[in-house]
Amino acid sequence: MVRGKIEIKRIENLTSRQVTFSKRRKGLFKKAHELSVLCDAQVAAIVFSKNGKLYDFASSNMQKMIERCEIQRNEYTGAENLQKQQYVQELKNEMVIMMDKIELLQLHSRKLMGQDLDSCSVEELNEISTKIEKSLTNVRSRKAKLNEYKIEKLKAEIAKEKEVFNEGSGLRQMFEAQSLWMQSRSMKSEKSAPSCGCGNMNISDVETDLSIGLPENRV
Amino acid sequence: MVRGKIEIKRIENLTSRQVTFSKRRKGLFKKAHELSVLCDAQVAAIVFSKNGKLYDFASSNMQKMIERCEIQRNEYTGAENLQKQQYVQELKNEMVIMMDKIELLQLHSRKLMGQDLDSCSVEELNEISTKIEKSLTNVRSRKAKLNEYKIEKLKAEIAKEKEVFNEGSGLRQMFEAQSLWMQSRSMKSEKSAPSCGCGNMNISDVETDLSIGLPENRV
DNA sequence: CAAGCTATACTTAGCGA
DNA sequence: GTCGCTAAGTATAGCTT
Repeated sequence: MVRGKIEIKRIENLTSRQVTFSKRRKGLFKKAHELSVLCDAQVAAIVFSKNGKLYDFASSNMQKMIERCEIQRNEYTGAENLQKQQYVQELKNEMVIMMDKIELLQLHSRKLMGQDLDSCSVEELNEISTKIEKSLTNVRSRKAKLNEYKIEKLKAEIAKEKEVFNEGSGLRQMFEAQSLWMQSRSMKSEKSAPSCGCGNMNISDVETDLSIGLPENRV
Repeated sequence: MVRGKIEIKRIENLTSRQVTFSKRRKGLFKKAHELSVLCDAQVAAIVFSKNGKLYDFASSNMQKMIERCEIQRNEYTGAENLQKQQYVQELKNEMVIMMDKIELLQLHSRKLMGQDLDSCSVEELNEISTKIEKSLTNVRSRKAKLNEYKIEKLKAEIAKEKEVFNEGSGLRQMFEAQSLWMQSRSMKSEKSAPSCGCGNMNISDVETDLSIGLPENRV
């Protein structure tokens, strides 16, 4: 039946080619398997038909073999992975630094708020109280500025209202103007008075206080 | 020479195994090549010896074949990369959150220290001054406690020195004891006195101050 | 170790079902 | 497409060099 040895070149007859593909593919995988068993080696074979269909064989985990193959062929994948790992490590390091920073800031805030003072030395306590006192000065000065501004605004309103009143606009306007004027006067000496409800204004924040004596007696 | 069919199982004799490995490997690659030519297919074979040495054959570009193989086999590599990317993204998200937190804490600290108050409303300023005042109370009370403790300690020392003095130990000790006693007395009414240099002690932190009037006048 | 030899076992082309 | 068959061709185990 078989006339002579075949030439190793593309089989032109489609059917013959398909049959041979099937047979020889099976043969190849069998040989691959035998090699792996007889010689205790890892063997993989990958075949793509012209139509793009994949046939493969692997004596063990194909994925690992391919990875190992790639690593040995060129270091591309390995190097890339290493870079990524280093990047992740850098991110983690930065996060640790940030966490430390957060903890420090929280501690600082707590101490500024007069908490967790047990661990503080006298020097630290002095430092903190200096900071706080300076801060209180700033806050009060800012509040004073805001209040000054509000007073100016109210004064301007009163002046306007008076003008309107003087132009003789009626009884209702007169009463409103008088009410505003009264409120603006009352805030000059009051401390922590309840909001007087004049629109959205809040003029109850002028503080005056007296503190005297040894610190422990001043709570 | 060849007695019977061989069993497909690991060849125990090392030399035989190595020879067979070489021969069959060559045979496998030959078959792979023949298959690729005869059937117009892409064929690759990968062999790892037990020693880890790589032998491979590919009818065309091995790298592309492997990639194609991986894509068709399962999305393992892609899925893994996606997972890693998601992990990195999570890390980045966490870092953004931490950065926000740091910014917030820094802002809080600054406001507690009386900085960046321009953006604060009256309500905020009140909140801050309440916090600061409470804090000042805490800090001062803590300082007072520490000072009390130091006073007790000094008193104990004085008592001890006196005892030693009374036992008639000489002029030098008498002077030292007297000096310490004087210092302990002096701190009872002094304010911000310079350190009196009695060992490491610092008893200059008792503060007494008077603040009165509108805030802007109290700097 | 590698290479060559050779009898045998294995593979497979071509064909038919 | 697959399977089985068979003879020709091929691969290779065990051996020697």
